[in-house]
Amino acid sequence: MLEKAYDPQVTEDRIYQMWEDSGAFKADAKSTKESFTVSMPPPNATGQLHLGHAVMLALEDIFIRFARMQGKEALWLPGTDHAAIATESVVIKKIQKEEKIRDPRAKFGRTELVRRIAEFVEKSQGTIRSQIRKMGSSCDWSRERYTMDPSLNRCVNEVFQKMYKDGLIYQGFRVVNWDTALQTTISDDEIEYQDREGTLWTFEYLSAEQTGGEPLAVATSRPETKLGDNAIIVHPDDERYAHLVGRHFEVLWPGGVTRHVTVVADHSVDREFGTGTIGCTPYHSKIDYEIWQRHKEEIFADPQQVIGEDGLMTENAGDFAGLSVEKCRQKFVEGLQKQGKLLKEETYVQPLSISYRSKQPVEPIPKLQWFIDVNKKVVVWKKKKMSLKEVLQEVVRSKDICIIPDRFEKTYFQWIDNLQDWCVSRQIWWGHRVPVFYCRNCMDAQDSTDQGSGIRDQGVYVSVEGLDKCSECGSSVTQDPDTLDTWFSSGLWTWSTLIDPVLTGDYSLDLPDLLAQSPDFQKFHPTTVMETGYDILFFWIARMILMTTYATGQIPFKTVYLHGLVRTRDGKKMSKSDPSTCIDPLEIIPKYGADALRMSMIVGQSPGNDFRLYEEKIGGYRNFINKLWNASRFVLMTCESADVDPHSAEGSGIRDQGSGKLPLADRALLSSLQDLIEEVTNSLEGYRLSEAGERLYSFVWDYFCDWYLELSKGEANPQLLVHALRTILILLHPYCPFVTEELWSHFKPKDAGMLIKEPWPVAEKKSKNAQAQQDLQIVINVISAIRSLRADYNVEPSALITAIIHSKKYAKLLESQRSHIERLGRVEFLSIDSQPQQHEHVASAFLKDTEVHLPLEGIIDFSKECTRLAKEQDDLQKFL
RNA sequence: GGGUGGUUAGCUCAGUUGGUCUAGAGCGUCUGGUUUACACCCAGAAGGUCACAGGUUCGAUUCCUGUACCACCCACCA
Repeated sequence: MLEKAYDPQVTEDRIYQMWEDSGAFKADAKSTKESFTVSMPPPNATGQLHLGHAVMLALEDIFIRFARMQGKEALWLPGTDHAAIATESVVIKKIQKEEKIRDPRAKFGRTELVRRIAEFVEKSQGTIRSQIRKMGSSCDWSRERYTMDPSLNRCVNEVFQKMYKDGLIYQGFRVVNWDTALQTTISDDEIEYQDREGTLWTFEYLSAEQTGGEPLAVATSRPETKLGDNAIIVHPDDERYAHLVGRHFEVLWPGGVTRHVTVVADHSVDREFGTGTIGCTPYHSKIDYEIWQRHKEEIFADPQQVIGEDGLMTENAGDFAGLSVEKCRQKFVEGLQKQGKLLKEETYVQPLSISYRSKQPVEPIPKLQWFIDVNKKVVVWKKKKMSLKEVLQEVVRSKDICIIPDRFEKTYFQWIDNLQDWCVSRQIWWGHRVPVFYCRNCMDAQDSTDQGSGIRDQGVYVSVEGLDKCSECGSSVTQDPDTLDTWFSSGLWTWSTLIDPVLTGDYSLDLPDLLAQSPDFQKFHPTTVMETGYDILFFWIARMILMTTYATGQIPFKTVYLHGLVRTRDGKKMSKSDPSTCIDPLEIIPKYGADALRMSMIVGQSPGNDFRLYEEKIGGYRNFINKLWNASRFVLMTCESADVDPHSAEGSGIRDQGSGKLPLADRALLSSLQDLIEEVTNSLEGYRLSEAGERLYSFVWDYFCDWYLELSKGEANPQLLVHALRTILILLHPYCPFVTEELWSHFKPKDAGMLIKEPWPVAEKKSKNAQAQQDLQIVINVISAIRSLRADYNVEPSALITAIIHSKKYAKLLESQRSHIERLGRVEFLSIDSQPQQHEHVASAFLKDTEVHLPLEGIIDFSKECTRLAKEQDDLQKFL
């Protein structure tokens, strides 16, 4: 016999082990069944399971279990991510702290540091793997991948090479986002904006003497960058400055630096803001860089880099060289003041670019980097040549890819509209290294010094398998020191994980060969649904679409399901830096069970919307799991007392008995089960997980337990009970796999296997009986009315009473259900007739087509009732 | 500045093609309760002019327009 309460702790790990050992998670590429594939968004290899993962795992496990039970060849491919910058900085910090080494990069060198990071990842990878299992995730561990696997590296190199050949990847000297803390570039999407209170300084840029009239003033929040100016920009229609446009000036800055600037007219200037002029600093502002590019011909002087990679002022900053940006700013302003040029100093709120990774301000600096061109029309898609940008738009616009909820399509398009070339190179060591090799010898031999268009320069080789010697001159080559943005390899995730690792060692094969000869890729790609938080729509979803359509000619997935972010009880974001705001799934699971946690994150939530999670909510679903447990216990006890073996109970026998023979409640139950199957299936197929979960919850608790089981007491049909329970367990299994699998072992038919492999039920028309359902509802309403009246008139709960029911329409029906009404309403004398009659001293309830009366004489003590009412009146008066 | 979402019981939220919504759930509250599983339970109850103002309609929480407040995304360091 089952324990009185369900204990997930003694069950879950055992069940998971059983599943895993049985091979139930394993997908078969040779199968002829329709495939259903989910690529698990790979958690950070060194990470800890948090609620974001938990939501993802719960949702995807529901998709995959449902598909598996529906008879599809279901593959859920798990994996971990090398999380380039994040991991490298964690390990560096660890070494700094534990080994007291200030600069581990300098101390160990590249090879050794990378080895140490790999070692650290290796060690900690096991943690996240076991934590994923804790959630009940039925993923195919035999196909686990890691974004730094050699086979994935092969894919990365192949794609890089293909893009290089197509001219989609190029090296360019540009103003990039430099993270001074992490000492690397970051992409535009890795920037966050924060409003900070700053100062806007207005100063005299050109004197009255220089302009020959009014002095020209410029406003800036970054005076120190003015040392790198080579122009002043004004609006073409601005009459104040029209006479200066095209003229060159010499400016002497504090710090003893002299610069030549040209006054240039450009429409990007807002005449209303500040003085209507901009000091143009091409090397420390992307906007200014663009302006410079537009007016290169007119501008006399070259721009100057005055801030270095270390965040300190460069030699070009004259006396300020070596100072920090902040210090220089202060000195510079003081200098202006001394020169008598400072006109105004006001505070204002300015947006500040912050690195998503280090949370430090981003410094725009000029650098030679690798970029992916998103506008070049060389991608063949649906027989047309398009740019990457256009393909990104096309696949969603044409509904090849659907996003749930669909409003995110708009967000997606908006992002694409603003998309610029993607900077993919990073100055860190942990990651996929740029597969480009340089031969100094050949490069030096070449006289071109044009940095901007150096993509096909001599001595530059892109190699998939690596290169030692230059193919031209035979001298040794050096590999590009940079690594690729972590999203470059993540962008390949849906298919690089399906490439046969045995093939990737064979360099005689090209990318199309690899794709064509990998059975997993052929069977399981494109994947069916990609599920992730909406916060990485741009970072990852869009990148996967970009990289995959280009590299494989296929979309990466058909549907994108975006879940909301988990928030605290107060609606705040849970942040790692403040553990008190976090709910730790690893603490919750032992306490409430993974099943309860899963349901609490799915039911009552809608995709794309944030939701708040707190312990009581999880507790509520723990209670539900326990309710299901106890209902099963009851069914088991019923079987026992009727001497029926639950394993040999025959479901189909019940259904074939013919609906006429079964009692009303049984007919209604059978019929309701068909509705349930239909509705749950429909909801799940439409990815409406909350709806299906809620339906199941309410069916089990409010209908099956509260009414059917109560009605069945005393005249239970064990066969039918077992049949109903089996159906419930099957339908609930995707939501709460552990408890249902455990209970299934007590109820499964003799020849059945584990629940995880049980076929999904199909609703049977012949079991449907709308009349029975309606009739049962009438009976339920009558019983509820009696109970309600009893409570209203404070009838002793244990007292047996008299009840009178008048109903022309339902008299016959109610008569046939007399025993149920009597038992559940605690009625001793029940009179049912079809004619309404007048009664005195009765409590009455009027239902549609039915009246329920309880004679009060004798059941309630009127004197006691008077005292009670008097007291109540008293209380109310006091309250008033 | 551009865009998106939210505003429904004390709290957290469902409500998918406008009429079984005289508006639902969970938690909380109140009144009772050892009834052949379950107190992680059972029975009963209270509690909402579905943000506000217009419009379309026979009829709107549901569609349209506007307003307010709260989130979020994107752009912008003059």
